[in-house]
Amino acid sequence: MVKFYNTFTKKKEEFYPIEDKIVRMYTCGPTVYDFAHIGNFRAYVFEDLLHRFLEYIGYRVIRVMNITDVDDKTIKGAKKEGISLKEYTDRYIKYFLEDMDILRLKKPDFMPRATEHIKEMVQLIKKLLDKGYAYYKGNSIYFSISKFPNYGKLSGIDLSNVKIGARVDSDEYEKEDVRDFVLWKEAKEHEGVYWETEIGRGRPGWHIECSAMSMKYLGETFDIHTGGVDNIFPHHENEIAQSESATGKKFVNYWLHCAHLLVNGEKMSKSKGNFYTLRDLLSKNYNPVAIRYLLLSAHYRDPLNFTEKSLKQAENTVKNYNEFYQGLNICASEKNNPVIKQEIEKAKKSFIEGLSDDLNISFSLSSIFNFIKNINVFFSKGEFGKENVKEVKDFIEDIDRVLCIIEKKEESLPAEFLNLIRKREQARKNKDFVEADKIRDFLKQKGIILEDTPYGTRWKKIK
RNA sequence: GGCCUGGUAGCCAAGCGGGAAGGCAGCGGUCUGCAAAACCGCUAUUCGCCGGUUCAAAUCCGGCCCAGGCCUCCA
Repeated sequence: MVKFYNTFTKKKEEFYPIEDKIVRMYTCGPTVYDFAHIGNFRAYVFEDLLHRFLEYIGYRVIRVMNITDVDDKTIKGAKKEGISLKEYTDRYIKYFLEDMDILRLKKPDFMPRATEHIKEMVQLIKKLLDKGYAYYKGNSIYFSISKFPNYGKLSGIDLSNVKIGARVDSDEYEKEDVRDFVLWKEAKEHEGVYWETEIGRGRPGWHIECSAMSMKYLGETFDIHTGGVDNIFPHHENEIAQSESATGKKFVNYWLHCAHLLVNGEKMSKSKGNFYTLRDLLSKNYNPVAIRYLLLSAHYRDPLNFTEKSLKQAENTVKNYNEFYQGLNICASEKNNPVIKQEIEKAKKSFIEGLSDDLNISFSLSSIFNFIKNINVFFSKGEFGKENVKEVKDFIEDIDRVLCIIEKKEESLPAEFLNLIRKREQARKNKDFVEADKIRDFLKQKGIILEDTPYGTRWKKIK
């Protein structure tokens, strides 16, 4: 049984999708005006874990991640460089997709761009106008929150506490209620970005794209909607209001939000200059898999404090984990140990148990590390056969469908080095340790570490 | 000011009423020709602080301190 903490009910709930064995899931994606930073990626890694885990336990996941390619920041950025909006956003979309690959993030089934769904947004806004939930002020269109009694339920916000008139755009027309939000923005000549539509000349507000695109690909009611906690209000609150007003149906069954990433204990912000992009870290030679591991290894609803020290720790963990995985091959014994299979079953059960409990990854990881410890005991005692190697490798690869932290190195050595290793083994048999150590030292200088095991000598390259 | 999280060893991090998981780092040992790897042991009489409830609290309640989030665009 899988449980998730649902922001809407503020409780951990058993998870049942609408359609048996199929999960429809929407994850708020990037606004493509710059490189994404690791804070953004924390959310995407969390969503990736959710996606992969649901598939691991047998669900078919249909996932949508939107790309916001029209808003104030993208328009401003394109204008500043004197290029078209499309040219500008295409560039950052490309970078984003590259970053996703580097962090081994699974591609959602759909990554719709807002600018390619103007028609759907217009239809939705029209519906809201027809039903009386939206109104024109000038040529802009607003959603009237007073018409939606449940407004504020997701965020638990008390509307009377929302600061009134905190920000008034000079060219924004008077809204009926300052807390109303914009669905459609009247074209501004200086922006030069607008669409001629039946509801007027303009561009969409931010919130409407997620409602229009999620419902297009997932239906009017779907299972899971995710994002960072900062999306709860007003973004997701507004999505619920406009979607449910338009359809008269429940929009989303489970809302999952991840906490923020801190950098050195502080909020990440441009003014402090304390944010990292993925590229910043890669240029410092950090292992991208370790970045993934670090973002993955803390519970998604707890704030995660990112430091380079913790990243180095993550690198060591990932390295040890992979050395375990890669080092199994050496074993060539025919003697099979039947206990290994039981260990695998035990570990797999705990692994699933942890993640089933609102993605308690720490619990799952501890079961895997305990498993590795147990396997190492059998391995170093020589109670481990060729068949066991396959079983254990298969298991590590199996859970890697969720974790994605193994590195399959198809490394080889030049024949001369392999000959040296054979020569050294012969020397050791002859008790010629001077010669043996000479060869070992030589190879070490070449970046090759030798390890003698009960099954023979194995080698690995220094990173 | 209102609402909401979190504070567990040197660092990261589970546990959320009755034995303080796991990872990283460090030290000692076993194994080894020597190493490496692995394993074993040690490193929190104690879980931000102060009270309270209870036979029993890191876990529940109250107060306080610290950090962070939302209330305005933000993963």
